[in-house]
Amino acid sequence: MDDKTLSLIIHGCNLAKDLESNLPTLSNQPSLLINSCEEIMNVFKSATGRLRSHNNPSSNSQTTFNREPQPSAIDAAVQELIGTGYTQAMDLLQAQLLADHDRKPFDALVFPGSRTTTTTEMSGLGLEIPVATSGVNDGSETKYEAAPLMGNTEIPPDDGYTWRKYGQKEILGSKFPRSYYRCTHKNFYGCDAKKQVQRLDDDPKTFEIIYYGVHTCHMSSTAPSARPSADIDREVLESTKPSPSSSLSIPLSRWLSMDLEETTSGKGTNIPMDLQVTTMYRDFDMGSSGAVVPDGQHAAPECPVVDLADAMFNSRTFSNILDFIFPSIDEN
DNA sequence: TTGATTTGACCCAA
DNA sequence: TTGGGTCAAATCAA
Repeated sequence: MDDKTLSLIIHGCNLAKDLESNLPTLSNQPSLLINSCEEIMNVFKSATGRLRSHNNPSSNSQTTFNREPQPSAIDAAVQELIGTGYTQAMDLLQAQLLADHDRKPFDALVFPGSRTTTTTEMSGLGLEIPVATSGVNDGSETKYEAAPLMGNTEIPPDDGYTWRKYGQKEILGSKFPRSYYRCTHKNFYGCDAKKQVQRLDDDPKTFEIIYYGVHTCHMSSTAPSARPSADIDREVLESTKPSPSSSLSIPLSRWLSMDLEETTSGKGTNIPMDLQVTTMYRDFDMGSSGAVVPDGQHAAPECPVVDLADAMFNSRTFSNILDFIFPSIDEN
Protein backbone atom coordinates (compact mmCIF):
# COMPACT_ATOMS: atom_id res chain seq x y z
CA MET A 1 0.00 0.00 0.00
CA ASP A 2 1.38 3.36 -0.93
CA ASP A 3 1.35 6.47 1.17
CA LYS A 4 -1.54 7.98 -0.68
CA THR A 5 -3.78 5.01 0.05
CA LEU A 6 -2.83 5.21 3.68
CA SER A 7 -3.54 8.93 3.61
CA LEU A 8 -6.94 8.29 2.08
CA ILE A 9 -7.88 5.80 4.78
CA ILE A 10 -6.79 8.10 7.54
CA HIS A 11 -8.48 11.03 5.85
CA GLY A 12 -11.72 9.06 5.74
CA CYS A 13 -11.45 8.20 9.41
CA ASN A 14 -10.84 11.82 10.27
CA LEU A 15 -13.77 12.96 8.18
CA ALA A 16 -15.98 10.44 9.91
CA LYS A 17 -14.76 11.61 13.26
CA ASP A 18 -15.41 15.23 12.34
CA LEU A 19 -18.87 14.31 11.17
CA GLU A 20 -19.57 12.54 14.43
CA SER A 21 -18.42 15.49 16.50
CA ASN A 22 -20.64 17.82 14.52
CA LEU A 23 -23.70 15.62 14.40
CA PRO A 24 -25.60 17.71 16.95
CA THR A 25 -25.31 20.81 14.78
CA LEU A 26 -25.67 19.04 11.45
CA SER A 27 -28.64 16.90 12.43
CA ASN A 28 -31.06 19.52 11.16
CA GLN A 29 -29.11 20.21 8.00
CA PRO A 30 -29.68 17.16 5.84
CA SER A 31 -27.96 18.63 2.80
CA LEU A 32 -24.74 19.13 4.72
CA LEU A 33 -25.08 15.68 6.20
CA ILE A 34 -25.49 14.18 2.77
CA ASN A 35 -22.44 16.00 1.50
CA SER A 36 -20.37 14.84 4.46
CA CYS A 37 -21.48 11.24 4.11
CA GLU A 38 -20.84 11.25 0.41
CA GLU A 39 -17.40 12.72 0.90
CA ILE A 40 -16.54 10.02 3.43
CA MET A 41 -17.87 7.33 1.13
CA ASN A 42 -15.87 8.69 -1.78
CA VAL A 43 -12.67 8.72 0.23
CA PHE A 44 -13.11 5.11 1.35
CA LYS A 45 -14.17 4.13 -2.13
CA SER A 46 -10.95 5.56 -3.52
CA ALA A 47 -8.95 3.82 -0.83
CA THR A 48 -10.53 0.42 -1.44
CA GLY A 49 -10.05 0.84 -5.15
CA ARG A 50 -6.39 1.59 -4.68
CA LEU A 51 -6.00 -1.28 -2.25
CA ARG A 52 -7.57 -3.73 -4.64
CA SER A 53 -5.64 -2.51 -7.63
CA HIS A 54 -2.50 -2.66 -5.55
CA ASN A 55 -3.23 -6.29 -4.82
CA ASN A 56 -3.25 -6.96 -8.53
CA PRO A 57 -0.26 -5.08 -9.92
CA SER A 58 -0.06 -7.30 -13.02
CA SER A 59 -3.50 -6.36 -14.18
CA ASN A 60 -3.79 -3.56 -16.71
CA SER A 61 -7.43 -3.04 -16.04
CA GLN A 62 -8.48 -0.90 -13.15
CA THR A 63 -11.94 -2.39 -13.15
CA THR A 64 -10.86 -5.97 -12.44
CA PHE A 65 -9.58 -6.62 -9.02
CA ASN A 66 -7.53 -9.54 -7.87
CA ARG A 67 -8.49 -10.46 -4.36
CA GLU A 68 -5.42 -12.59 -3.84
CA PRO A 69 -3.08 -10.74 -1.49
CA GLN A 70 0.38 -9.82 -2.64
CA PRO A 71 2.45 -10.16 0.51
CA SER A 72 4.64 -7.28 1.45
CA ALA A 73 5.52 -5.54 4.62
CA ILE A 74 2.96 -2.82 4.09
CA ASP A 75 0.26 -5.24 2.91
CA ALA A 76 0.83 -7.24 6.05
CA ALA A 77 0.16 -4.11 7.99
CA VAL A 78 -3.05 -3.58 6.06
CA GLN A 79 -4.09 -7.13 6.81
CA GLU A 80 -3.29 -6.42 10.41
CA LEU A 81 -5.38 -3.28 10.21
CA ILE A 82 -8.32 -5.26 8.91
CA GLY A 83 -7.84 -8.32 11.01
CA THR A 84 -6.97 -7.16 14.48
CA GLY A 85 -7.11 -3.60 15.62
CA TYR A 86 -6.96 -0.15 14.18
CA THR A 87 -4.54 1.28 16.69
CA GLN A 88 -2.15 -1.60 16.64
CA ALA A 89 -2.16 -1.68 12.89
CA MET A 90 -1.48 2.03 12.69
CA ASP A 91 1.52 1.54 14.91
CA LEU A 92 2.67 -1.32 12.75
CA LEU A 93 2.11 0.70 9.62
CA GLN A 94 4.11 3.58 10.92
CA ALA A 95 6.94 1.35 12.06
CA GLN A 96 7.08 -0.41 8.73
CA LEU A 97 6.88 2.78 6.76
CA LEU A 98 9.75 4.07 8.80
CA ALA A 99 11.70 0.93 8.07
CA ASP A 100 10.78 0.59 4.42
CA HIS A 101 11.17 4.18 3.43
CA ASP A 102 14.02 6.31 4.58
CA ARG A 103 11.75 9.03 5.81
CA LYS A 104 9.13 9.68 8.41
CA PRO A 105 5.53 9.14 7.33
CA PHE A 106 4.30 11.32 10.12
CA ASP A 107 5.88 14.25 11.76
CA ALA A 108 6.29 13.45 15.39
CA LEU A 109 5.51 16.26 17.72
CA VAL A 110 7.48 15.87 20.89
CA PHE A 111 6.08 17.62 23.90
CA PRO A 112 8.31 18.87 26.65
CA GLY A 113 8.69 16.96 29.84
CA SER A 114 8.11 13.29 30.40
CA ARG A 115 5.44 12.87 27.82
CA THR A 116 5.78 10.70 24.82
CA THR A 117 4.78 11.72 21.35
CA THR A 118 1.77 12.39 19.27
CA THR A 119 1.51 12.20 15.52
CA THR A 120 0.10 15.16 13.71
CA GLU A 121 0.68 16.00 10.11
CA MET A 122 0.22 13.47 7.36
CA SER A 123 2.23 14.32 4.32
CA GLY A 124 0.35 15.42 1.29
CA LEU A 125 -3.10 15.93 2.68
CA GLY A 126 -2.28 18.01 5.70
CA LEU A 127 -4.15 15.54 7.82
CA GLU A 128 -3.97 15.65 11.54
CA ILE A 129 -3.84 12.44 13.49
CA PRO A 130 -4.43 13.25 17.13
CA VAL A 131 -2.82 10.62 19.28
CA ALA A 132 -3.12 11.52 22.92
CA THR A 133 -0.43 10.52 25.28
CA SER A 134 -0.13 10.98 28.96
CA GLY A 135 2.25 11.24 31.81
CA VAL A 136 1.59 10.54 35.43
CA ASN A 137 2.65 13.06 38.01
CA ASP A 138 2.01 13.38 41.73
CA GLY A 139 -1.51 11.97 41.87
CA SER A 140 -2.45 13.75 38.72
CA GLU A 141 -2.41 12.68 35.14
CA THR A 142 -1.67 14.84 32.14
CA LYS A 143 -3.13 14.26 28.76
CA TYR A 144 -2.68 16.01 25.45
CA GLU A 145 -5.53 16.12 23.05
CA ALA A 146 -6.06 17.81 19.72
CA ALA A 147 -8.75 20.44 19.47
CA PRO A 148 -11.70 19.60 17.24
CA LEU A 149 -10.98 20.36 13.60
CA MET A 150 -14.53 21.51 13.03
CA GLY A 151 -17.20 23.10 15.12
CA ASN A 152 -16.35 24.83 18.34
CA THR A 153 -12.62 24.39 18.68
CA GLU A 154 -12.60 26.36 21.92
CA ILE A 155 -13.98 23.54 24.02
CA PRO A 156 -11.86 20.55 24.94
CA PRO A 157 -12.85 17.19 23.48
CA ASP A 158 -15.38 15.14 25.37
CA ASP A 159 -13.78 12.49 27.58
CA GLY A 160 -16.94 10.70 28.61
CA TYR A 161 -17.44 12.47 31.89
CA THR A 162 -19.57 15.50 32.58
CA TRP A 163 -17.65 18.52 33.86
CA ARG A 164 -18.69 21.84 35.24
CA LYS A 165 -16.45 24.80 34.69
CA TYR A 166 -15.84 26.73 37.88
CA GLY A 167 -13.09 29.11 36.97
CA GLN A 168 -10.72 30.47 34.38
CA LYS A 169 -7.45 32.25 34.98
CA GLU A 170 -4.88 34.01 32.93
CA ILE A 171 -1.60 32.25 33.64
CA LEU A 172 1.59 34.24 33.76
CA GLY A 173 3.73 33.49 30.76
CA SER A 174 0.99 31.62 28.94
CA LYS A 175 -0.82 32.92 25.90
CA PHE A 176 -4.02 31.10 26.75
CA PRO A 177 -6.07 31.06 29.94
CA ARG A 178 -6.39 27.95 32.07
CA SER A 179 -9.87 26.60 32.65
CA TYR A 180 -10.86 24.76 35.79
CA TYR A 181 -13.43 22.01 35.76
CA ARG A 182 -14.89 19.78 38.44
CA CYS A 183 -17.19 16.82 38.11
CA THR A 184 -20.80 17.90 37.63
CA HIS A 185 -21.84 15.43 40.33
CA LYS A 186 -19.58 16.81 43.04
CA ASN A 187 -22.44 18.19 45.09
CA PHE A 188 -24.70 15.14 44.92
CA TYR A 189 -22.17 12.32 45.08
CA GLY A 190 -19.10 13.94 46.51
CA CYS A 191 -17.10 13.21 43.39
CA ASP A 192 -13.86 15.14 43.75
CA ALA A 193 -12.54 14.64 40.24
CA LYS A 194 -11.19 17.80 38.68
CA LYS A 195 -9.36 18.76 35.59
CA GLN A 196 -7.47 21.76 34.27
CA VAL A 197 -7.51 22.52 30.59
CA GLN A 198 -5.10 24.81 28.81
CA ARG A 199 -4.00 25.27 25.26
CA LEU A 200 -0.33 24.85 24.53
CA ASP A 201 1.46 28.06 23.72
CA ASP A 202 3.38 26.50 20.86
CA ASP A 203 0.45 24.48 19.58
CA PRO A 204 -2.90 26.17 20.15
CA LYS A 205 -4.63 23.24 18.52
CA THR A 206 -3.58 20.99 21.36
CA PHE A 207 -5.10 20.99 24.82
CA GLU A 208 -3.11 20.06 27.88
CA ILE A 209 -5.57 18.40 30.24
CA ILE A 210 -4.50 17.64 33.78
CA TYR A 211 -6.77 15.32 35.74
CA TYR A 212 -6.88 15.40 39.52
CA GLY A 213 -8.68 12.95 41.76
CA VAL A 214 -10.80 9.97 40.96
CA HIS A 215 -14.37 9.85 39.77
CA THR A 216 -16.50 8.33 42.48
CA CYS A 217 -19.83 9.46 41.09
CA HIS A 218 -20.30 6.40 38.87
CA MET A 219 -19.75 4.10 41.84
CA SER A 220 -23.04 5.25 43.29
CA SER A 221 -26.01 3.17 42.25
CA THR A 222 -27.98 6.37 41.92
CA ALA A 223 -25.52 8.18 39.73
CA PRO A 224 -25.59 6.57 36.32
CA SER A 225 -25.18 9.57 34.10
CA ALA A 226 -21.64 10.47 34.95
CA ARG A 227 -20.13 7.18 34.02
CA PRO A 228 -17.98 7.07 30.96
CA SER A 229 -19.65 5.81 27.86
CA ALA A 230 -17.37 2.80 27.84
CA ASP A 231 -19.03 1.46 30.94
CA ILE A 232 -22.42 2.32 29.60
CA ASP A 233 -21.70 0.50 26.38
CA ARG A 234 -20.47 -2.54 28.19
CA GLU A 235 -23.72 -2.84 30.06
CA VAL A 236 -25.83 -2.12 27.05
CA LEU A 237 -24.00 -4.71 24.99
CA GLU A 238 -24.59 -7.26 27.68
CA SER A 239 -28.28 -6.63 27.62
CA THR A 240 -30.41 -8.46 25.13
CA LYS A 241 -31.74 -5.53 23.16
CA PRO A 242 -30.43 -2.04 23.60
CA SER A 243 -32.93 0.71 23.19
CA PRO A 244 -31.91 4.04 21.68
CA SER A 245 -34.58 5.65 23.79
CA SER A 246 -32.64 4.82 26.91
CA SER A 247 -32.21 7.64 29.37
CA LEU A 248 -28.48 7.24 28.95
CA SER A 249 -27.00 9.50 26.37
CA ILE A 250 -25.07 7.48 23.82
CA PRO A 251 -23.86 9.02 20.59
CA LEU A 252 -25.40 7.79 17.39
CA SER A 253 -22.19 6.35 16.06
CA ARG A 254 -21.80 4.29 19.20
CA TRP A 255 -25.15 2.71 18.50
CA LEU A 256 -23.98 2.12 14.99
CA SER A 257 -20.89 0.40 16.28
CA MET A 258 -23.02 -1.69 18.59
CA ASP A 259 -25.26 -2.71 15.75
CA LEU A 260 -22.28 -3.68 13.68
CA GLU A 261 -20.85 -5.61 16.54
CA GLU A 262 -24.07 -7.46 17.01
CA THR A 263 -24.40 -8.04 13.34
CA THR A 264 -20.94 -9.41 12.91
CA SER A 265 -21.14 -11.62 15.95
CA GLY A 266 -24.37 -13.07 14.75
CA LYS A 267 -23.24 -13.65 11.21
CA GLY A 268 -20.76 -16.38 11.42
CA THR A 269 -17.88 -15.21 13.55
CA ASN A 270 -17.26 -17.63 16.33
CA ILE A 271 -15.90 -14.95 18.60
CA PRO A 272 -18.07 -14.55 21.67
CA MET A 273 -19.58 -11.12 22.12
CA ASP A 274 -17.81 -10.58 25.39
CA LEU A 275 -14.45 -11.31 23.84
CA GLN A 276 -15.10 -8.95 20.98
CA VAL A 277 -16.07 -6.18 23.35
CA THR A 278 -13.00 -6.85 25.43
CA THR A 279 -10.86 -6.66 22.34
CA MET A 280 -12.32 -3.33 21.37
CA TYR A 281 -11.57 -1.77 24.73
CA ARG A 282 -8.16 -3.37 24.88
CA ASP A 283 -7.35 -1.62 21.66
CA PHE A 284 -8.49 1.68 23.06
CA ASP A 285 -6.44 1.19 26.15
CA MET A 286 -3.35 0.68 24.07
CA GLY A 287 -3.27 4.09 22.60
CA SER A 288 -5.10 6.46 20.34
CA SER A 289 -6.98 9.23 22.00
CA GLY A 290 -8.95 7.55 24.71
CA ALA A 291 -9.52 9.57 27.79
CA VAL A 292 -7.02 9.06 30.49
CA VAL A 293 -8.58 8.51 33.85
CA PRO A 294 -6.37 8.59 36.90
CA ASP A 295 -5.64 5.63 39.07
CA GLY A 296 -6.33 2.92 36.59
CA GLN A 297 -9.94 3.51 35.96
CA HIS A 298 -11.05 2.31 32.63
CA ALA A 299 -10.53 4.97 30.07
CA ALA A 300 -13.54 6.11 28.15
CA PRO A 301 -12.91 5.87 24.45
CA GLU A 302 -13.77 9.14 22.96
CA CYS A 303 -13.54 8.24 19.33
CA PRO A 304 -16.90 6.64 18.69
CA VAL A 305 -16.22 6.72 14.98
CA VAL A 306 -13.03 4.84 15.55
CA ASP A 307 -15.31 2.48 17.43
CA LEU A 308 -17.26 2.05 14.27
CA ALA A 309 -14.14 1.62 12.19
CA ASP A 310 -12.78 -0.80 14.72
CA ALA A 311 -15.94 -2.83 14.63
CA MET A 312 -15.67 -2.91 10.86
CA PHE A 313 -12.01 -3.73 10.75
CA ASN A 314 -12.37 -6.40 13.39
CA SER A 315 -15.11 -8.07 11.47
CA ARG A 316 -14.44 -11.00 9.23
CA THR A 317 -17.27 -9.72 7.13
CA PHE A 318 -15.42 -6.49 6.62
CA SER A 319 -15.28 -6.93 2.89
CA ASN A 320 -18.99 -7.66 2.82
CA ILE A 321 -19.66 -4.43 4.66
CA LEU A 322 -17.49 -2.54 2.22
CA ASP A 323 -19.33 -4.16 -0.65
CA PHE A 324 -22.56 -3.06 0.94
CA ILE A 325 -21.37 0.50 1.39
CA PHE A 326 -19.51 0.77 -1.92
CA PRO A 327 -21.33 -1.57 -4.28
CA SER A 328 -20.32 0.36 -7.38
CA ILE A 329 -16.67 -0.58 -7.10
CA ASP A 330 -17.25 -4.16 -8.06
CA GLU A 331 -20.01 -3.29 -10.43
CA ASN A 332 -17.70 -1.06 -12.38
C1' DT B 1 -37.06 27.35 36.01
C1' DT B 2 -32.90 25.11 36.28
C1' DG B 3 -28.33 24.15 35.31
C1' DA B 4 -24.06 25.89 33.18
C1' DT B 5 -20.84 29.61 32.32
C1' DT B 6 -18.55 33.92 33.24
C1' DT B 7 -15.78 36.75 35.92
C1' DG B 8 -14.31 39.58 39.72
C1' DA B 9 -13.10 38.76 44.44
C1' DC B 10 -11.07 36.11 47.92
C1' DC B 11 -7.79 32.78 49.97
C1' DC B 12 -3.41 30.71 50.49
C1' DA B 13 1.17 29.07 49.69
C1' DA B 14 5.67 30.34 48.09
C1' DT C 1 3.66 40.50 47.41
C1' DT C 2 2.40 37.66 43.78
C1' DG C 3 0.48 33.89 41.18
C1' DG C 4 -2.58 30.13 41.12
C1' DG C 5 -6.83 27.89 42.74
C1' DT C 6 -11.49 28.44 44.26
C1' DC C 7 -15.78 30.84 45.45
C1' DA C 8 -19.98 32.89 44.38
C1' DA C 9 -23.02 36.30 42.35
C1' DA C 10 -24.49 37.67 37.88
C1' DT C 11 -25.62 36.20 33.51
C1' DC C 12 -26.83 33.06 29.87
C1' DA C 13 -29.10 29.27 27.59
C1' DA C 14 -32.17 25.46 27.02
